[in-house]
Amino acid sequence: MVKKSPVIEERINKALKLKKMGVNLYPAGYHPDITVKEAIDRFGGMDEETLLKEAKPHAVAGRIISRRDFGKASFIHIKDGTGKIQSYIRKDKISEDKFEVFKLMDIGDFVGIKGSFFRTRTGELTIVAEDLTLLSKSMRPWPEKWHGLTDVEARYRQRYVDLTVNDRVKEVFILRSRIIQGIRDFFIKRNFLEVETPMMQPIPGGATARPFKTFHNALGMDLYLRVAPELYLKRLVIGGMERVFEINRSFRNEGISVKHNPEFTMLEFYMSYATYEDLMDLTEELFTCIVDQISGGSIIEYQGESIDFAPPWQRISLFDALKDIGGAGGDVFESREAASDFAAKCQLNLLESDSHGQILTKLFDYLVEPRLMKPTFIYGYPTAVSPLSRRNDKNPDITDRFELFIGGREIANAFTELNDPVDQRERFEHQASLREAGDNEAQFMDLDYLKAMEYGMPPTAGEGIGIDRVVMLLTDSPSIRDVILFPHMRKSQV
RNA sequence: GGGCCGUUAGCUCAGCUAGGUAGAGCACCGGACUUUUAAUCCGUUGGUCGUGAGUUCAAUUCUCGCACGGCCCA
Repeated sequence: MVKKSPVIEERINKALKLKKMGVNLYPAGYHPDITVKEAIDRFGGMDEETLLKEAKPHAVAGRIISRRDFGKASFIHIKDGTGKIQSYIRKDKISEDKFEVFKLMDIGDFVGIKGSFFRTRTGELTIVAEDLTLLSKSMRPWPEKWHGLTDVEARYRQRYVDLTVNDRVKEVFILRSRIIQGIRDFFIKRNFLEVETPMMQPIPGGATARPFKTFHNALGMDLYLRVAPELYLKRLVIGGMERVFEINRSFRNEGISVKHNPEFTMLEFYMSYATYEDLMDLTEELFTCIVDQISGGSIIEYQGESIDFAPPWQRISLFDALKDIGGAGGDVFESREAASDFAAKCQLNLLESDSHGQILTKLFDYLVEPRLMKPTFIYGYPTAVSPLSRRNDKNPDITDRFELFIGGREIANAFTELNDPVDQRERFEHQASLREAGDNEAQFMDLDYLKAMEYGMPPTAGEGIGIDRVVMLLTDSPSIRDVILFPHMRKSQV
């Protein structure tokens, strides 16, 4: 503790006094025989008389989160992992010595309380302490009871305080866990195998993004944190793992925003013999299932907007979306010039190096994406911006690919996989040329992956879903930082 | 990377427009109080005003740089 505020000094004094009284500030363990939630479930419905007859004494443990003192008695609330409950501490119920110890306890301390349950005058289920043990002394002042901790910077940097003080925060992360578990169950039930593939890759691939670079000392080689697991999962498909999925972190060396954290969690799954259209159906099924588990229906509220997940969802081609929703003329698909003229009219900044396809996606991101509130599949992406997707049979300039938008945001990206090694090599070569021209988001030539593909890859469809964004939607969270326990920030002085 | 906004006590915030080195509520500490729920009542304590420069007799206040954060844009 470098900086000692008077409030911290005061707590240090109390700790010293307790030590002098022979109290162990940090005893090993404690064995509560009931959780707060169990106590409330079991005794919460009983009236005063039944409580006296039925409710045997129990031991609970938790953190003191509030206290109201009355000289020779006190009410405190303690909170464990399951909830909070009031305790009534009376000098005549615990010993005089124990009461002196109690007087030196603070909000933030952990305590164990043994006692029986009763109902106060106002009807609140309360445990009256017959014994009380300090389990851990808190040395720092906690936020105020009424306004709590609202400073977002402090909330993210000191998530442990945020979690203790703001109940909703913990609820969000419990929901996050349930959502991920629900997704996992969904795929396991459908005979997908959960796998883990390298996060450190010699050649980062599978997405158009800037990677983080690191160095392996013993091997003497550069490694990159993966931007996607895609190319490894497809190697597994080549190896006969017909249905695989991975839920894990990817890393992108890009800006931080309400929608972006440098490390984020993605679900990717691959299904042999399926097409991107099959994945649209499967995606509808997945979301219907998860939304029902979380909200008990098909409708969720997101930032004041009602979003209905009941299938079937709209399926619109990129072309139609740009025309009908974005208000672009059909000519933007004819030539790069028309597209770039229209982009200029929309006051979009383009790069000289932007290809026709890139301009179309920028137009889409600006004009259409924010307006897709209901779950909507957009399909028919230009081949130029889809280097790993199979070309469409009728129009080789577009691919068998879709993206899913919900709440004005990209949630998923899927395609029938390109499994023609000759075409794949050409696409990589094109990406490599973009990279040489200075596009550091362009993909790397991956000869090892091409080699794998040359052994033969079954027709396959694959999809990536941004888990953080799904959790944002289902927990009504405005920022990705609200669904990541420790979002990245610049370093601060402690 | 650009624009706008913010940073004052442990927490939540005033004060800055018109410069004279700081206030409130809660928390903390002391006192009263054995059924309270933001307990109540009385009395205290607590601040490098994010940081560094500049202007000035004098800067929390004005100007500029920097740090950190938020929102929007790229």
